[in-house]
Amino acid sequence: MPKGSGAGGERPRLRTMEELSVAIGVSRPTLSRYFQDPDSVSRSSRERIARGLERVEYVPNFFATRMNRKSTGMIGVIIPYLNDLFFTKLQQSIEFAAMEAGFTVIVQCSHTTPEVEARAVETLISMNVDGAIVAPLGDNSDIAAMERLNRRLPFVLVDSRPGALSHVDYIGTEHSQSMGLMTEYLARVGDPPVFLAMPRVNFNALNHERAYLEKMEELGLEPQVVGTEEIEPGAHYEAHGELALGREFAEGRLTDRSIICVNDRVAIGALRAAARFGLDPGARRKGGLRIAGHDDYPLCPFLVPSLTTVGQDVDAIGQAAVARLMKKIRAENSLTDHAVTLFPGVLKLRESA
Amino acid sequence: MPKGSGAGGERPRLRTMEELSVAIGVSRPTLSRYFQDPDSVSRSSRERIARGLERVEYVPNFFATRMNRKSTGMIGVIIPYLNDLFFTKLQQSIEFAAMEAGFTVIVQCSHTTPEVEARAVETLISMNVDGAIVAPLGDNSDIAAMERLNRRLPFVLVDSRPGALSHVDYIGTEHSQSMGLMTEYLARVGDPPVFLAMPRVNFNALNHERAYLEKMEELGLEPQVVGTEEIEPGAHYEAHGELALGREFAEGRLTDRSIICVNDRVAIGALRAAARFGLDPGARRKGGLRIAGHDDYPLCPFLVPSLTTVGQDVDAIGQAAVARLMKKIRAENSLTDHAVTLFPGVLKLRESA
DNA sequence: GAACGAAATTTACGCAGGTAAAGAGTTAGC
DNA sequence: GCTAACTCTTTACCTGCGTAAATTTCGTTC
Repeated sequence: MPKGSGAGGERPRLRTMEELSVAIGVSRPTLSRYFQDPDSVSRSSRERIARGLERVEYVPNFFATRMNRKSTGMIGVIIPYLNDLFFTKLQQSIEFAAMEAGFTVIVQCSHTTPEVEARAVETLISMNVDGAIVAPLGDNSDIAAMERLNRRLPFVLVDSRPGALSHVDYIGTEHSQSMGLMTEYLARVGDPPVFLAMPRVNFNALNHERAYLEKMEELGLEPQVVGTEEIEPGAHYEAHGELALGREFAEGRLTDRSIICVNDRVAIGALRAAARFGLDPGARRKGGLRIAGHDDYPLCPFLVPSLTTVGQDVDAIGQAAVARLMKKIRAENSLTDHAVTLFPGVLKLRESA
Repeated sequence: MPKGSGAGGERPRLRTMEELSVAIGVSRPTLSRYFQDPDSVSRSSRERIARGLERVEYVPNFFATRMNRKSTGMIGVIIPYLNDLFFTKLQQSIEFAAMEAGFTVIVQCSHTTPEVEARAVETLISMNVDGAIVAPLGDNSDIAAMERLNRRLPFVLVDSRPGALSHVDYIGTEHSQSMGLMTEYLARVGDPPVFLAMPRVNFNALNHERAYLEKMEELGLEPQVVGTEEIEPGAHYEAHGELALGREFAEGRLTDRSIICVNDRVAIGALRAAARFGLDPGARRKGGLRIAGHDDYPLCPFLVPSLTTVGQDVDAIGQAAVARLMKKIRAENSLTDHAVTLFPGVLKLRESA
């Protein structure tokens, strides 16, 4: 028997609003209105209900309340995977923004597989969510499922946008700008940077690579890309970074170059590879090995050396996505403009480059 | 207009099973049975329905289907925060296990605040989930809410268990064993280890500290705990580790000791502090600074130096939690035994200690 | 004190489907 | 060829609550 749990612990449990109405002595519809907005009933009823609720244990049935209502007060979110602090941070800012707007968030994870993603879409549709925010699996996403989502309810893409969905609202980072920023910075201070890529499973990987190539051309420099081939199937991003760069180092290449990694997780692996070879990224700003990432993964400041990177404004993205979705929800279908909001990346200069 | 989305993109959309039944020419109840289990209708009906579904767009209403059914096929999960790969990994293994068992998972995050957690509990109850798995806020959790959950439906705690809920099923790591293991290892190879704690907001922090103290006493060694006071309000665990240990180093203390951190995130900060003071944890196994953590955070192998830690079997915990929950769900209330499953931690020896 | 309104409450029906019991169709046995 | 025994389908009612329309209540005014 736990102590201190006595207060109201054994109140009679009522299953339906009907039971509650006889217990309190107010009609069921009045209760219904009370639960939707306590101020919609008279003060006397309100107080009477409130007192009654203290004596019993009752919670309205979530499904029944949502059934016959125009709005379910829920928005759906789909993220591609869980083992990445970038997406969990995005999820968090979406949840806070939605909570503030009075919405319940239903999160589904597609676990990097299009089939699970498509199933998640069906689940959200069948739940009658008022709108959906999806961080897709890049070009791996089930485009037909996304199209269905887009036809059926307010829908916003975040983080990346498959080429086939260019007509859908999108909130994200201006990758060409952000990657260009880093490319330019590294080029300005040292040798032309080398791009450490990863197998094209990641959704913004190609965008980042493209942005790098463009900027290099603009600067009149010779681009160099390494690490595109898969080294170990199913390896974490970090492992890929370590293996790919380690392979270069092992053959004596790139040990004094500027490495611009496709993202921070790969960069973490790159730092590890450098350490394994006794290299100290960023020790010499000019002429020595430098390593930079992209995303501003929350751990970057704590790495050794701390990682120079480009920060994405995840909070802004999450808030803007929710704001846009709310606007679409309120506007029903009268909103015909097609919004793309891109936030610029900002350089986070730290020790590694 | 996107290309390649034509296949069935414009099929007539039916909102209700009633409409579908007239469109296909089968009675609604037959459809109902089909959607719950296609094998529960005759082969002819099954094929006829399947063919019909290809011609139209219809997805059953999630709420309506769950309303009048004994089981909703959903389990609820509550995790304390999102910005931690340990919990997301736990969530992932729970989701996979539940998916395999044919259940839909509803995840709610309590964002470290008891009020949000209590609200999440209400949401899960009102959704009639078949059971719930909760990683609580330690002793900060709303005990009354947890008690209510425990009375109303199959319920399993994971990761940590508030003292007041000792009568609830619990799946976790055997913290006294795992922390003892590390304490013993460090003590065996060098000076008596020092415990780097954190403000008591974290749920297993106290368990770990207690386990350390017990083991030290058992070994006949003098315990030493640092870092219990809050240095910077709201700081990340990593920041706390860096600040707390950095403060010691700045005054010339602990620079050649074995530091056992309350968890890996704090250890990451500790590694950073060491680097800032030009120290190289683990370089000398005997006599020099060593730093160890707890949890086997996914990034540990990639840190510089890689972090020696104690691994929790997160997958096993997630799977066991789901398995136990399934058993309770199937057993209704006939299950009276009270289960506690603890998985041992395993030493992960790496470079830092 | 009766009539009038505005506000609050109740009545009555609907939502989208689940499910037990009744009905229809099919096969097997004689 | 007919009935018994099943299987499958349909009928009919139910789930828990939202909500528009109808009714009641209560305070005000004349």
